[in-house]
Amino acid sequence: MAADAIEPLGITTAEEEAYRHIQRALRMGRYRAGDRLIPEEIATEIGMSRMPVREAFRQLAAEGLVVIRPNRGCIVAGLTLDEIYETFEIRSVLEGLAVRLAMPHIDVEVLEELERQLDRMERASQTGSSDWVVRHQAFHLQICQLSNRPKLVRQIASLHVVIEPYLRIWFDYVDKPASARAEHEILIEVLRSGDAGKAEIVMRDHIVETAPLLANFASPGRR
Amino acid sequence: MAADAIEPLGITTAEEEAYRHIQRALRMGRYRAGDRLIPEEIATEIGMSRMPVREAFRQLAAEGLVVIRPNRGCIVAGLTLDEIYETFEIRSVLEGLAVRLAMPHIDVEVLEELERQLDRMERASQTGSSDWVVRHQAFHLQICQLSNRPKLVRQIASLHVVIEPYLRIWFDYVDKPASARAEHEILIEVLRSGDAGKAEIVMRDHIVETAPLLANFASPGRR
DNA sequence: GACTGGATAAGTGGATACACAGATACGCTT
DNA sequence: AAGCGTATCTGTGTATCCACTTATCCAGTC
Repeated sequence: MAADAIEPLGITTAEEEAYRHIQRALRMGRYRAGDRLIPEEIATEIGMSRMPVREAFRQLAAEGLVVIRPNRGCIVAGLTLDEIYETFEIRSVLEGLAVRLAMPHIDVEVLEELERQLDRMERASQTGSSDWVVRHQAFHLQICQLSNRPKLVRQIASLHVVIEPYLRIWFDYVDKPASARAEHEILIEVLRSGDAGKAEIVMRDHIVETAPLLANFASPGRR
Repeated sequence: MAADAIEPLGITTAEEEAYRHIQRALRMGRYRAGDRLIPEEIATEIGMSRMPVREAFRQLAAEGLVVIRPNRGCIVAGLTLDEIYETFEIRSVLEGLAVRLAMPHIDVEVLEELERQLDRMERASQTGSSDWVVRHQAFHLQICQLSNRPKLVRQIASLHVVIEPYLRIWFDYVDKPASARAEHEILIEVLRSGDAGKAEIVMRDHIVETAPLLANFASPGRR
């Protein structure tokens, strides 16, 4: 159960292709917030009819990536500054919970694996924002997975997808891989300490402190 | 924006009707977990074609109320015991966050309104489980709304819907309106104190303590 | 010259029809 | 007699079609 946290629930081949195609485009920042997504356009692009695309829209709307207004089409969802803060607030308590619950499953091998993840993250930071964002997400989700709470991990993963474009933009403007590494080292540190309550607090702080940083570079478009 | 927290995002008349119809049936416990939802059946029942029903399924799947397996239809989602606990864990941190953020907006009128809500809840407990569950949800959401965080409130509301059938069953077996009132009085108490940090902790405890109670009565069917 | 009203065009939402996948039951073979 | 394979049927998934809503543009009026 819950094989991959980011996977949508029930989807068939054609619809899945549409979903993946659009989600990738959105995550890569190909569209800007407020852009209209025209079903026919995307349908012909992938080589199918409008219908699977419509269903994909619905899936994406449920995840908060697009907004469907009745009879007025599908537009790319943008987060206001307040919504970015809100998303980070939610992330902070959810990932805080996850790390607290993960603590019993932390052992030496896990810590070593997380260190390797950080190495990969640092190396990726040189190749570009895309790679770094992916590695950064992988690091956070790796910890969350250890909580052994599928629904929790799924919700967290969903939030990561929503803020991904903003993280990307932030990274493109100010690249600070050095301090990013240090901040995540702190997380491994507290995991090593074995104090679940402390780990929760550290994770919370780690996340909410990130929000103001990229708030300055907010909005790849306006809603 | 964000007029009603429980409202799905982009939905048209026909689809909305299908959505409401199915959700109400699910919340009332009309179906049991694992039951198949046949699009054609529901469509004719409301007097429309299968399509809006399918879109409604997708919406419900995103909320975790049903599960859609490719080419194998839509079945009512059931929560395992672990998943019930997990849902309450998630609720506890989210509503904890909400009450912490709500604190600055607490004043005398709000407290009085919450007291009235408790009165209504107690009165409803005599008329039946349905009324009590609705009032109980309203009380919790009332507090959450004060946080002024639309996305947070939406997520919490969604979790309430998922656990609603289980709360209903629990209430039908052991009705304990008296202690329920006392437990919620504590919440108003801490809101009156003005201590945001303490309120968060109290809310968390209040919620996680509920989980084991209704775990004994878990599962209106098996997935 | 600007604003409002109507008409036309474009595009979304819904229904119906069709193709394909999965489940079940029956028959054949071992 | 039991197990496997096949055939049929039910039901999902996709496409095309139609109706209705909305947006845009132009003309008329103030």
